[in-house]
Amino acid sequence: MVKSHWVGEVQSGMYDDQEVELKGWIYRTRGSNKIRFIVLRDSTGTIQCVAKRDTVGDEIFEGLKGALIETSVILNGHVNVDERAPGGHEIVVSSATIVGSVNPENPFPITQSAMENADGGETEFLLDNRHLYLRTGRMTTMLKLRSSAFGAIHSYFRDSDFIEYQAPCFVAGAVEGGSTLFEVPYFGRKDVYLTQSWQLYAEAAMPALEKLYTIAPSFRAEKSRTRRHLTEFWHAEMEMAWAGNSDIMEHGEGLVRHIAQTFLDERTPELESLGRDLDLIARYADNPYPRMRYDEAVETLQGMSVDIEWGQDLDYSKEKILTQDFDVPHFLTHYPKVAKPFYHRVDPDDEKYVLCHDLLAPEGYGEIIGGGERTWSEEEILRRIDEEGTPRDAYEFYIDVRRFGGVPHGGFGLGVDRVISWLSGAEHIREVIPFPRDSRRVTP
RNA sequence: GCCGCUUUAGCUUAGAUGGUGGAGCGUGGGACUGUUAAUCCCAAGGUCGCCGGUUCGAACCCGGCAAGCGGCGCCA
Repeated sequence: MVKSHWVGEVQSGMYDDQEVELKGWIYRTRGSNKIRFIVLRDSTGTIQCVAKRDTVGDEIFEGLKGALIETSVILNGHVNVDERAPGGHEIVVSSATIVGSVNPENPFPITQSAMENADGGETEFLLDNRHLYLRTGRMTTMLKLRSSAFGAIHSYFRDSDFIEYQAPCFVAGAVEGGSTLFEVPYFGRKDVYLTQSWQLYAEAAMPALEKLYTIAPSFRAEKSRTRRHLTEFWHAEMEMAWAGNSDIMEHGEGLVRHIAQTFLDERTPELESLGRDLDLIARYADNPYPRMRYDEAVETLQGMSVDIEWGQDLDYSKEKILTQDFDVPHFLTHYPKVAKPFYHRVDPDDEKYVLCHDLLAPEGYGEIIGGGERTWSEEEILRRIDEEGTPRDAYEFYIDVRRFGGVPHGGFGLGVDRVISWLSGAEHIREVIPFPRDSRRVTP
């Protein structure tokens, strides 16, 4: 049952002039009454297979003639090096078995025309048929990049002695403003939500593990309809004891550069197939990411005659103007206290600011990391909660962490899908996740 | 929460000024011994998103509804 040969291996020249057995799906098929060309696809690539009536006999030939796109087959044959075949290798078929056929009355719906004007798979039809669109080239490429990104995150943190730690998805409180929480019916209770962040629970484990990370889904009930938003997204978060804002930024930069380098190491053909400029990715992997204070960003924007006042948060329209000349991601630090929630630590050098950072990706992709130092003393967290008029009850356990040996600490959250979207050059974040969830779509 | 756009065959779409709809791909049949998104010939396939209105007559004009998409705010 297990495969003995893979298309990618054959195309690499491993089996030149040898007999192989390939298992896969028909990607394209064409031919005459005497000769049939079948382009076979498996997870490693495609290869042209030639079946001649004289060689395979009438029964097999007729079977292959009637086999439509996405029919699953086992083909046995000889590997020929042949310039006429795409990839330079070709299988001369000696025998064939059809494993799973496709009914002509219901052919595979993802046709060339279905993808014609929708390279990113953004038509209603392709979104409705996402379960079938997954096996097409562009989607397969995105899923491979995605796998490399997840692997890179794990290897970065583990190589830096972080411990993987899991938080619950059902939570009874909010990290961000309450309006973006998904309520979950929970045995009749009305105060249960899907988590928006691992952070609060990570802070509870921080005194135990000191350096910890996770990759987990986060949920935000934002009705945002943009190329950057999903309601369910994958969140890579880290929390670190005895660390300041710049220590945390170093890890944020290190992580993103490591993901970019992993893409170059593992997925060069995939990036090229997407038309991505490899020099650009190399620049993201090799160069340091500059840091800019909020004040400097505001001054820069004001210098460009953008209508912004000190104290305003930088929304996407401002980020976009600011990042249009960036050639690598930039950190923005030291936002005004009034623009950020209570858990950000106030800058002891100037109480107007908090010790936080956002990492903004270039090419118009916007924010990919948000993080900073946490308010870590009991006295200060109580003052900040009261200042914001937030009820203390919801954060009892969070405050408790500070009652027993609080230490300086902090962390960040990275939008994994956003990073993949940016590095792959996707038009929309939906392109890089198999079954995207937004405010209007939860199927398939 | 706000603003905008779209909806014609399985898919992608053409249909100025209102006169019951064309094509390409796919599918079926036929031709072809080397194709590269093969090509050529033929055929089937459409209550023009739904409801109502104007009109002798609506895919087209008007109103409502629905679904989808794009963007803003907010964020990763």
